[in-house]
Amino acid sequence: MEHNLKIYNSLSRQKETFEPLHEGHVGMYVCGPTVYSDVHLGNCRTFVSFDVIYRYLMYLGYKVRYVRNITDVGHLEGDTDSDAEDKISKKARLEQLEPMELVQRHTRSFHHILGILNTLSPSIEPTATGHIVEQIQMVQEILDNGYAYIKNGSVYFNTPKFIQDHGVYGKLSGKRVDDLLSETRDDLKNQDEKNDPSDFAIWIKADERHLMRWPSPWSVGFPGWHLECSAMSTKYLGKQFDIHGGGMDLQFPHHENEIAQNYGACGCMPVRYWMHGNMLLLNGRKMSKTPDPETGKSNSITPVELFSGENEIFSKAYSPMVVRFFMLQSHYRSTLDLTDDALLAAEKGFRRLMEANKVLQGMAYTGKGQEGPLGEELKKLIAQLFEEMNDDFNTPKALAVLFDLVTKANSLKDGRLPIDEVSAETFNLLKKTFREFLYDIFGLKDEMEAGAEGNGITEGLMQLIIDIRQQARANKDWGTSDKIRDALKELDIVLKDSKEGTSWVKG
RNA sequence: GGUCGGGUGGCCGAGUGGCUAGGCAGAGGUCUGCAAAACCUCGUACGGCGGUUCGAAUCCGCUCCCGACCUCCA
Repeated sequence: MEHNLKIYNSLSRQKETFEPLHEGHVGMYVCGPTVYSDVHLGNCRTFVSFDVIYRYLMYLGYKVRYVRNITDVGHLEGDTDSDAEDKISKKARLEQLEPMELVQRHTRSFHHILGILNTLSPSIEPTATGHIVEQIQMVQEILDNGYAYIKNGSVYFNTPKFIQDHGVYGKLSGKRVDDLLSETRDDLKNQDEKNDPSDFAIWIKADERHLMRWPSPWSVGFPGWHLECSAMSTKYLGKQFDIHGGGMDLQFPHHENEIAQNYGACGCMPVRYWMHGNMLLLNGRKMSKTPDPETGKSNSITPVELFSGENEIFSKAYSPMVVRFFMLQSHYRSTLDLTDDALLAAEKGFRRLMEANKVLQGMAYTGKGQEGPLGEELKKLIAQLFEEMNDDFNTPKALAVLFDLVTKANSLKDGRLPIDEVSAETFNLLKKTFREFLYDIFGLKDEMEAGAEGNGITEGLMQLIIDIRQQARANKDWGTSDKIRDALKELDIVLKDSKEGTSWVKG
């Protein structure tokens, strides 16, 4: 495969040339949501980031198996003391729902939102509850290998032994083993059953109140915090696979423990490239549905609130594609601060980009076939698009190049740049690449077109109105001409006059 | 308290030693009946203090501020 894709590997803390385990194939696992409430926009950012990564890998020609789980067994809340309760059970109890009813509802809404954001479905989307057997098997394997112990029906991972034998624990998150073993934070109470504070549960015996429970060789209970991802990634991608992604906040303990479990079960490092997306901030703080203990408010906004404008944070509604474009304007490993000004700017930038694409796609080649300096420059910019993406999926830089091409396209259309200096081949490559970057790689779509789709009447009426205005203008009847323009503007329709005629755009 | 990351022009956001990032906003101009759109030009930004270097936003030290993680979180 002809490319030079480099990926920043959290494990090595540097960019590495991407070489898949099996030529031409990529196995990618991304930690999905816990479906005990609606996703917030921060969750969406991670999935959009990995959607672009998924799309680009496919664009490069890889056959990608993309696995993203649905966590429908809640993670424990608080410490694993006697009051421990599963988040999903708790929410279900509060809402008077059967747990699976709650799970189903939020799973559907999750899919709906990601659909609106135009993310592609993963190849496999396994649920934790659907893989209890596999998880029990993995617990058994870890026990068999001597990296876990049983206490009162629960099973705990023996972290000190794992560290002693393999020394990889803490490598991913950059934690020092000593720090982990001598935890200083006050609110982290040691849990009686554990032999060591750094041990963690992989199977938990359920108490009477617990709604979600399954029989196992050790107790009627439920799987531990991090086990599902280990079990399901192994099942669908193998003991070793190429890419594992997730949010930065999962690095520790979730991913660290995943490695421990996989290694403990199989004896090898499971993942070649660990990728972590950074957090979406709201008002300079991490977006999170967990309420602030002091204020009782959570710093988050749901996609629906943002798209509908029904919120107290932003001045207006922002469309899903504007939000997606906004996300692409920063690198996935950087934090991104959501603000009204930034969204406003993104909205205008997004429209400019899409309009330019329309202009470009509507152009036919009228040159003489010769390649000149301009053609060479265009080819260079096109190549640069791929160089930026190959550099750890640098979407903001690729977008900057795309905007350079926006100017070129608009200038070519207006005749400010000579089409005669561009060969037909280059011109068509420009059209094709531009289109494919927008739609196939960045996953953007033209919302204005989508709105008017299937409505030939609108198009016909608009043409009629434009013709009438043109007539008025020809007669220097500026009153009529301006009245038409102003009235349309009231309806959010903007007319754009140019030498070739008048076009219109909604919004 | 421990660990890690970051502070870039009005806003967002790239950029790891010399070469215009980009978007939005702003100023001027071209075009236009007027506008809009489009195109052209413009801002001499890199938290502070030192140091290394011919040269630093980029490396080193100190310092201030912010954020994340430390067993719920994408």
